[in-house]
Amino acid sequence: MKKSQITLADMAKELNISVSTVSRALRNHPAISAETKALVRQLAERWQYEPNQLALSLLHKKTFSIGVVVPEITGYFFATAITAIQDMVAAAGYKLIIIPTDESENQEVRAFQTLMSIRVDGIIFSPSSQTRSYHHFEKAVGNGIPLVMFDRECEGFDSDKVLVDDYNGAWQATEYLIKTGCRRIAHIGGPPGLSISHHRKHGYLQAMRDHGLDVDACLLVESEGFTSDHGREIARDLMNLTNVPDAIFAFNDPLAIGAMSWIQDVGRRVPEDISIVGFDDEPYSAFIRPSLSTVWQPVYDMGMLAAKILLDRLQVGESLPSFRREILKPELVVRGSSKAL
Amino acid sequence: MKKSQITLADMAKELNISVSTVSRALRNHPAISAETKALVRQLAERWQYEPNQLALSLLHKKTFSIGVVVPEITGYFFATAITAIQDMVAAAGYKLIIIPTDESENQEVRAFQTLMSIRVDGIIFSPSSQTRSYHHFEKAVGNGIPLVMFDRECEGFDSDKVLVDDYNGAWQATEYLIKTGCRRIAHIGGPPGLSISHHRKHGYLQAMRDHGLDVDACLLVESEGFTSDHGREIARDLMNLTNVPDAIFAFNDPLAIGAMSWIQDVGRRVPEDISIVGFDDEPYSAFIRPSLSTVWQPVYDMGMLAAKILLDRLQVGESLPSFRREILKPELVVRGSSKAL
DNA sequence: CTGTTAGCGCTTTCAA
DNA sequence: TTGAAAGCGCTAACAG
Repeated sequence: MKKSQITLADMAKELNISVSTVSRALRNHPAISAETKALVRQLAERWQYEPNQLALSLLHKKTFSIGVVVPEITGYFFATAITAIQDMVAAAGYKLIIIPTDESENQEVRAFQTLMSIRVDGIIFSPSSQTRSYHHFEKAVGNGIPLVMFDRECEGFDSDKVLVDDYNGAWQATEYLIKTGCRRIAHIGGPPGLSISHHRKHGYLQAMRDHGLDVDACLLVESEGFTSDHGREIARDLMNLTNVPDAIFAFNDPLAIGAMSWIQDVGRRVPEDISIVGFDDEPYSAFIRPSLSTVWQPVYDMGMLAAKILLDRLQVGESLPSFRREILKPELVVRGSSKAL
Repeated sequence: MKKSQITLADMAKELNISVSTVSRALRNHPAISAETKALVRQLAERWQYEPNQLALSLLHKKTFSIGVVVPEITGYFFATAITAIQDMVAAAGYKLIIIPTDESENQEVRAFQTLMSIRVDGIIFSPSSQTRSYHHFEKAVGNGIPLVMFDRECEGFDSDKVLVDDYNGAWQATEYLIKTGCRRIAHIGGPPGLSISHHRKHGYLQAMRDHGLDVDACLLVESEGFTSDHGREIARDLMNLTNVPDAIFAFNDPLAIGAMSWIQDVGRRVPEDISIVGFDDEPYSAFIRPSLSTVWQPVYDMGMLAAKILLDRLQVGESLPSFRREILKPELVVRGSSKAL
């Protein structure tokens, strides 16, 4: 038995009234008699009627769904941001269509196509590290879909943006390492071609420069990936230098923790021999030993803000004048993997 | 300027042909002349036409979208499972609507309502720890929407299920601790009312029983939450006992790591004084020091399998005879937080 | 080879 | 107070 879902027509037939009357009764239209309303509502209740959003969306050209395109969802950062977005938009009756791109431009392009074809009302996205062309973004905008860029930035593309001051976070971390006496500070950078990798690296470089420290080229490496395995490998290379570093500032916590694990394995002490600072403040970073010093970002707030900005656009329509570019401040969290001041 | 998206009608008017001809040309219908096809396609290309999935879905009563309802998405387990599901269904042209319930039955009920009203083709879900009523599941089934239960089980509710043998995983972990000489083995259990909490606890109990060990009631605690903070608190209580445990088997890795951090803070050594084993094998667990012994689960495979089962139902229709109940095997991973055999 | 018509489920004029 | 009809964008008979 194929049980397809109840429609207004089904109920209209049952009650021998017209579809429009049923519709109006359900929506509490003033011009419907109390008895008719009661009758319809009872039946709707009994038959478990659910309105077909598809039909409504087609009619109103509004789906109440928002696309979220992110490089991945397994890390703490994006997962938390998505949760924040979800919390914010759910209250306004919106649903989320989440599509991870796995850091691939192709997948990102496809994600945008999908979202356009299902007519999402807006898109919050964080570009993949491979993304070089902005055609898919522009196409969305051209179709009247508001976009909010999140965390990572495409310099040449104008839209609402919610970012974090990565430059400043990196600067804080590096300056702090310097103040605690570190001199040969290595930086494990994130994948090149990523705005945040670039900003964190330059924050580091600037802090070094501000304190008159030269950066040994050997100490500036770029990781291709984001995992602890990558961190271990890079730490191995770093520890094989004739002149090993006395501190490492890593692009993120997994990288930092991977590096730390290698360093401990080869018998060096953290932070006595080598200080380590990460970035992101993942939930477990406070609980490992030594606990990881890192740069905290207001992830949840960023997600909320991005969602808020999008909802504003959606509600106020085209009236908002110019794009917003919000930059939130990160904070250094000093723990056990670096020396005290 | 309100730029609404291009429709077949727009193009038909432009080319002075009928809508159906445009439709057929685009779908490469055999009975359309090559020139017409070329003409239509050029225009579609130039105008960046994207078919409106809403209209198609309404017509075909098929949305090519799958609902995913999970307690949360910020943890490694569900995030990875979702990624697996996504990878699997994307290849078949399906989209995912992900709704986290935050372990709340109310939110879960609302999630199901939402998914029904947008007519998802199927739902993969993991019930919240608060869920006691199965009405919302039954309603979905009543509406002909296939359901696949994931990771957590509702005993009284029949559907396709993809689970892991938590009982066995817990048994392995506990038996291993016993074999390495531990006797007073504590268990930090998960929230009560959760099938996996129950199974892990009973796997632990059975292993103790199998080896003729009594379980001191003080050593069997139930955590209300899943985080390292909870783990720390419980470890504090455990370490205040007159007779402290010589091992802890925790419901999950965050709990284990929280417990470990407290134990290290009060000057006990892991594993010399106290062995610790977790559950989940989160990515960072191998990189902390001491590295965490834990029970690995085939998360990605579980996600793929759940998606596969759902896709089969979706494609084969009602013809599949009975529900599948797949139980995958976990594996103990011995690392540094427990003694060697 | 192409056009006309009907219909997916719903809301909304316009009539009665 | 209610019903009939049109239309959202698309496809699929059914005609020509």
